[in-house]
Amino acid sequence: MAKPPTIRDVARLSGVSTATVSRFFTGKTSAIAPETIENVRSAAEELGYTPSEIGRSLRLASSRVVVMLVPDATNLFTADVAASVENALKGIGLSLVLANTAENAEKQDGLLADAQGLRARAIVLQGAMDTPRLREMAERQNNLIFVNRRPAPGIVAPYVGVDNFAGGFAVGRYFIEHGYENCVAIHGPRHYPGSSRRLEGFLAGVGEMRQVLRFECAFTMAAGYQQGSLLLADRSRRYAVFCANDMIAYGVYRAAMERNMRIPEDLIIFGFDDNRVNEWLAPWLTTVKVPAFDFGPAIAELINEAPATNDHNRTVILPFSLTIRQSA
Amino acid sequence: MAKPPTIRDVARLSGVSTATVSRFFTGKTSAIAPETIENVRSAAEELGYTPSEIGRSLRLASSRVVVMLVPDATNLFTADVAASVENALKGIGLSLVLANTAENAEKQDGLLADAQGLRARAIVLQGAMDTPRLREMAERQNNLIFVNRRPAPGIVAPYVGVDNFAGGFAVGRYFIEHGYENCVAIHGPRHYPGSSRRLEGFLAGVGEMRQVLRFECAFTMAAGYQQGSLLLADRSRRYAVFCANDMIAYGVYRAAMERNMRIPEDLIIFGFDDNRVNEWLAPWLTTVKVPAFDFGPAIAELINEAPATNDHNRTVILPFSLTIRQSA
DNA sequence: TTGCATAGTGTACACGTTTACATTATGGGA
DNA sequence: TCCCATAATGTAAACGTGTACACTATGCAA
Repeated sequence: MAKPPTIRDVARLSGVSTATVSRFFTGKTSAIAPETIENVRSAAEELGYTPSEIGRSLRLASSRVVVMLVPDATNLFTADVAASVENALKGIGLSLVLANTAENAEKQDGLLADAQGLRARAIVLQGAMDTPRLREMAERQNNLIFVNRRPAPGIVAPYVGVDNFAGGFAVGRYFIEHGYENCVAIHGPRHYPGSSRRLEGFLAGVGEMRQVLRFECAFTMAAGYQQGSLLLADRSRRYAVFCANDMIAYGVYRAAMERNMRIPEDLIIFGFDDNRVNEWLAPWLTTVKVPAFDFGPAIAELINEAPATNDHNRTVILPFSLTIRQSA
Repeated sequence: MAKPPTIRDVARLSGVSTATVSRFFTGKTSAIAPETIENVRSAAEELGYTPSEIGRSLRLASSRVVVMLVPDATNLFTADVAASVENALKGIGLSLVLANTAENAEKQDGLLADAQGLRARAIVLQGAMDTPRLREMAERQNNLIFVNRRPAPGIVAPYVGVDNFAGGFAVGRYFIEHGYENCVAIHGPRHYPGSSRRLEGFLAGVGEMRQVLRFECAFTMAAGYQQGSLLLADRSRRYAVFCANDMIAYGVYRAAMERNMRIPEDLIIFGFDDNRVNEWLAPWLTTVKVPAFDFGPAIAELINEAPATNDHNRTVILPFSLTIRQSA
């Protein structure tokens, strides 16, 4: 693999200085003679020249890369958010580096270091874990953006997400209004603010009158299956289950299917996120719809306007709605 | 945001030269006095220094970024492959930039230019489209890797994927062996080699005896729904449908559900890929299982051994199997 | 003619690294 | 004592780009 041509090669071939070639590729064409423009263009094409983003980044002390850290890239909701972010960033000339923290604090910190090494334009954290390194970075620079899980109290930084409390509350109210008995919450890990807010909202929505069975659970199908199996061991009741996200709900569903239970006759399942496949594969799932594809534009705008504003605490709250399906 | 400390700042604070600091961060610690190591380490920590990957890339004329181009990031199989690749690359110190071509040749070429600008260590193309630019790049450099869709005949480059023909063939045989009548193939776009190989394999598996109804269809749920609705307008027969991938199968499923059809009594659906959610949400779907999470390691190895070998035409064929579910 | 504005282009430096090579200090063998 | 190997460190030159500044040529007004 021959090494790629540089701006100097193009300059030489087109008989101008590197400054002029640079001007051409940075769009300052109004200051170049039309004839020269054509020379440069054809020389570049002949050589197959593409400006080095590395050289450019070094010179400008800023890259065009945005790093996004997610807890679980195989979560369907996360994948859609990532696709949305990638698309929105492309619109403003940025690239997305996707990385998986696997809900592991050490990995997160390592990836934060990597992102810093890349001199990322912005670092988007979905489901951030509160670590000293994270706090330090939030203080030192202002290019952190939090998604869906609010940073710990001490950290101020832009945030994009839904009102988790209100979402949970809406489900709780729905349960009450429809007279569901035997309410169950399979909530996410309690130490994650977003997760506990959903639970708190749900409990508030249900109110004091009804008791709520609670299970704690990772945000995965396998974990949901496990908790669901535990719950459904007792088949004497018709439970109404609120799952902290749809992945958990899928797990509960499988546990129910294995027991030949019908939905909603024998069991009611609610979720959170409303993954895109629900419309096709999960007609039994009523769930809080979060507009996954609105995250990208919101994040892109936060990144774009960042230089202009000094407000490090901007917040975008996206609207949610309840998607009622035949489970209800 | 104060600009980040450089290697010079660390050198100054620890009272050594930049060379020594560099040696520390590139792991050449055996050539440094233990006391000096400690000085550098603490100075770097105090300043919060992280080596600039940009400066490093410039110096070494090679970045640690791998760009992966996918036709549709919201395809569940694609998302799992991407997660797998990201994870495997992390293991060898590389980052993944994910980008979406949306099956659009112009976008693909633009993204190829971006990848070249980033001086990507490797460019992974899932579902590549045959364009002049792609051919040119394949000739000029040898860092292209193709996934799941073989490059056009003229292009030699490493490839990772399954034997699409054999996969389709296995389904065709299964149809015959189980005596399915009214065979249907909803195949992917005919101009994609991977897609047409699946179809050819299926037709070969079914053999001459049975006629096969064919529909051409994009690899999406919506497209599958559309074709499925067309097909199921005629309810007089019990069709056995082979879909070119699972997303299409989901669409057909929805069309069937809207008509209150039962599977497998009224309709048989086969897919391709075996997305992870199938196990949880699609017990009705029998499908060719492709090991999504084996792609990452295979690709990482191809990238890693690339410098060592001159064989630009290495090929990794991953095994598939038929996952039989209650549809069959 | 001179003076001056302007269009077009070039020169040269900085950005943050890595590393070949040079340099110094130290210790051991002759 | 001198020589040399070795350990530890420093010097300096790239890598590819953008841009401030300098410079030349041209046209126009006075």
